This record gives sequence, C-alpha cells and structure tokens, in this order.
Amino acid sequence: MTPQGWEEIRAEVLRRIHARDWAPGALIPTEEALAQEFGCARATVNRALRELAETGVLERRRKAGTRVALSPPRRATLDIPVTRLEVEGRGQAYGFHLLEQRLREAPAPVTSRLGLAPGLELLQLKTLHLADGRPFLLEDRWLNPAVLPDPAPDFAAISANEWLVGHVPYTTGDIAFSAASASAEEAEVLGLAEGAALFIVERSTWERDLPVTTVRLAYAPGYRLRTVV
Amino acid sequence: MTPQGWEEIRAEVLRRIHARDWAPGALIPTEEALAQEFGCARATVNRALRELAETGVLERRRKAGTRVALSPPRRATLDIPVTRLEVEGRGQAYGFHLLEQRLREAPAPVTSRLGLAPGLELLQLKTLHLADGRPFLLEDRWLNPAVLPDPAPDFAAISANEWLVGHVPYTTGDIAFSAASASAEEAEVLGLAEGAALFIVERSTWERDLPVTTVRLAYAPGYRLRTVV
DNA sequence: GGATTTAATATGTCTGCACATAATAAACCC
DNA sequence: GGGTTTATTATGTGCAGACATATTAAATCC
Repeated sequence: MTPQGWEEIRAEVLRRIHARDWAPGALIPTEEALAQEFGCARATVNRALRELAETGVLERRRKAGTRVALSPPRRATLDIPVTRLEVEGRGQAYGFHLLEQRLREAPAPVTSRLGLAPGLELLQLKTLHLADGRPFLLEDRWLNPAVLPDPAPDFAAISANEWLVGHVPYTTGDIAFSAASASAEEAEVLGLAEGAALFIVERSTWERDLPVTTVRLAYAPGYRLRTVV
Repeated sequence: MTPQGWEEIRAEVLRRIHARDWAPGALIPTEEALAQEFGCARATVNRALRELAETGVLERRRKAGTRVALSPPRRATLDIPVTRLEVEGRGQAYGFHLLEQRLREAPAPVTSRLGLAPGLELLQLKTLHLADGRPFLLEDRWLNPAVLPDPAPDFAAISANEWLVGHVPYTTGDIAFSAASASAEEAEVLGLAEGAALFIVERSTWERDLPVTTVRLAYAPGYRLRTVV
C-alpha cells in the first residue's frame, strides 16, 4: 500500500528512518525518485521532506541531496500562555495584586537589554499573581511608556501581562530560563524561606524596532514548564 | 513595489498586521484576492499564509477565511543540544566523569514515568559534565537495557547523553523545566552550598513505543536556556 | 599540480489548473 | 418557528511543467 498525500509520505519516510532503512547520515533518494516510487508529483514529496527538514530530522542541500540528520537537534516548541490562563488551566482561581507602580530611571542592565539610552525613565510594575489565593508568580516588569495610550490603563484592574497581550500583541523578543535563589524581598512576597529555588523566566519584547517591555517572572517552587517533542 | 516570492508576501502580510491595517480578530482578504493584488498564483499566497498560521499569527478555517489571531503567538521553539556541543559552543573545554553505573530495580516514579512495569531493572547512570574542568551539569539517568547492544557501550568513555544521540536518535518524548534546591549529594558533587538553586531539566524519551530513557539534568547556577520568539 | 572556469544536478520556488474538504449560509419542509 | 437538507465558498491539497539557485564534480588552463 503506497502512501497517499504528503502526510502519509512524511510518515512513511519517518518510518524508514526509524527502521534504519535509511541510516543516520545517509543520503536518501531524490525527490524525483521518491515521487516515482510513490506515484505522485515531485511537489508532494517536496512538501513532505520539507516538513521533516523543518523539524530537524532531515538535512537538505541543493545538488547535494537529502540526508538523514546525524545528530537531530532536539527541537521543542513551547507555548507560553498568559498567566491568568495558565492558572485557570490548572483548575485554580486566578488573582493578582499590583504591588508597586512607579515611573523611574531604569538601571543600566534594563536599558541595555532593551537597547535604550541609559537613564531613560521607564514604568516599573511589580505584580504578584495568585493561584487559589496563594502566591504563584512574582512579576517584575519595566515598561516603555511610549507604548501606552494617553489615559494609561489601570494596571491594578488589569494585569500588565494581560494588557500587553491584548494591546501590543504582535511582538518579537527573546526568552531565557534559569533558576535563582529567592532574595529576601522575593521570599517575603512569595511567602517562602529566603534562598528557596525559584524558576526564572526573563523576556524582552519589541514591536518592530520599538522596545516594549522587559520582565522577570519568578515562579514559586513546584512550577514546571512542560512541552512535548 | 509589490512583494515577490512567498517570503516577501509573508513579510508584507506581517507588516500590515503590525501596522494595524488588519486588526486583531479581523478577516483578511481571501487568497485569491491577495494573489490578484500581488500578481502571483494563489499557491504562493497560500504558502505565505500557511507559514504565518503555523507560527500562530493567523488563524485559518475553510470557508470562514483567514483572520488575524486574537491572542497571538506566545510560542517559542528551543533547540536542545548535546551537552558536549553546548559547552564547546561557549568556548569552554568539555569533559565528564561517570560517577556511578549500576543495574537496579527502578523506583516507582521512574517506571511510571516511562510506562514500564514497576520493579523492572534499569541501568542507572550518574554523570558529571564539566566545562573548563568545573562542574557544569549533573546527569541522573535511567536507561532501558533493552535498547543497548550486546557488548554494552562503555559509558566511562562516551557519555550516555552522546551515545544515545548517535545510536537511538529519532525519539519522541516530553521535557519539563523547573527549579530545585540542591540536595546534599548534588551540592557536594557540583561543588555548591546545599540548597543552591539548580535549573532542572527532566526528559523522558521513547523510540516509537519502546521506552528508552528518563533523565534529570541539574545545571549549576549561572546556566540560562535561551531562545528567540 | 594547483587554481579557475564550466557543466551537471538536486532542491527551491512559481504557475495555472483541478478537485477535495470543511464550514457556513441559504433553502426547504413540517 | 425549529430543524434538516442543500448550495456555496475559502482553504487544503494535488498535478505537470518550468525556471532559479546553490553546490558539487568535471574540465580546463597555467
């Protein structure tokens, strides 16, 4: 039974790779040869192989052909939800408190991360997110006032996190994950012992070339970020 | 100047979304209309819009048409390299020590994670990875002996991590990231104070339906996992 | 022999067309 | 009116053919 449709072709190619019919590092037949074998157009094979190359299973080069990747770069995609949805997705009640909000001169690490002139005034927001009334996440955000509308939103009523998703949606940025010990301030706010291990997410985002925000999220112990490969 | 090629079309569509020509939630013109506007075939527009839908910027449904996503792409892809390449990529010298290797009855959390019968014997490997001679990562791995060849590889000469990538490459699995305080044992091996905040990666992998391995990676402080959105 | 030009080739992309499919809107019936 | 059937329509996928492009291998020159 020959595969029909590009998805079945993709599955068949993957099967042959798993079965070691095509060993890691080996060249596989050309698109034309596979198209003939499967009785379809080259474009259909191209679609299947292209998708596999995108996930890192195959490596393709013009003229050189297609080969099975030697060390498949384990590539994972992870979804980063809005905090409210993340909490509610666990079946817990969401809430938050705005701890602090002030416009002040941003420290050098913040401005350099965003590529802004040092000494610029940014809006700093500290927000504690709650799950079932218990501390879940401490958000320390620096926001570029240039992205705010004239009557600035009330961040005590809508969290900065959520406001940004709704109003400055199509951003690019970078993310870093790490671990850190809770400072005295973090420990107190999160209700932990000083030095407790926190999961840290740091994000900086731009809208086109305009710096929007940089944020440090400190998750209370027990938090796990999951994904499937 | 009309865009040429599907990549330029993708860029132009993205530009219009950023510029709010097409607002979040709004319908955009049909493929046919855009093809006419850009002077290309519908397939070319289709390719561009499909890519944008894959990254979560657009939402497409047959008959209903294509609309700008309301709550967009909090989606990141991250590459998970082999530890050796990760260390070398920072310009540091890589090394590792096999601390412990023994075949023993796996504890229940391990077997249940892999979907194996409780009490099964698995190979436990504890490996310390070094960067410039200093502790970088503590690997605690449980390996299904069924995936090993008859003369088992010498995991003191090649790290389990690297052997698996080369010999059981095309696996599926799940990954979780979290933070934890160093246990007494971890602190000693990594040369840290007890309770130091460690970045934890837990992975379980299968080859087709065969459980291969589950591993806990404890990174020394200072490690950051980065990605770009 | 070594460097440079030229030819060969697999993938990348595009076109124009066709039909399939899913989801909606319209028509219909009771 | 309410529920069911029947068009309608935008996207999804397919085809054959064409040309572009990157890269390798062969041919050429000094």
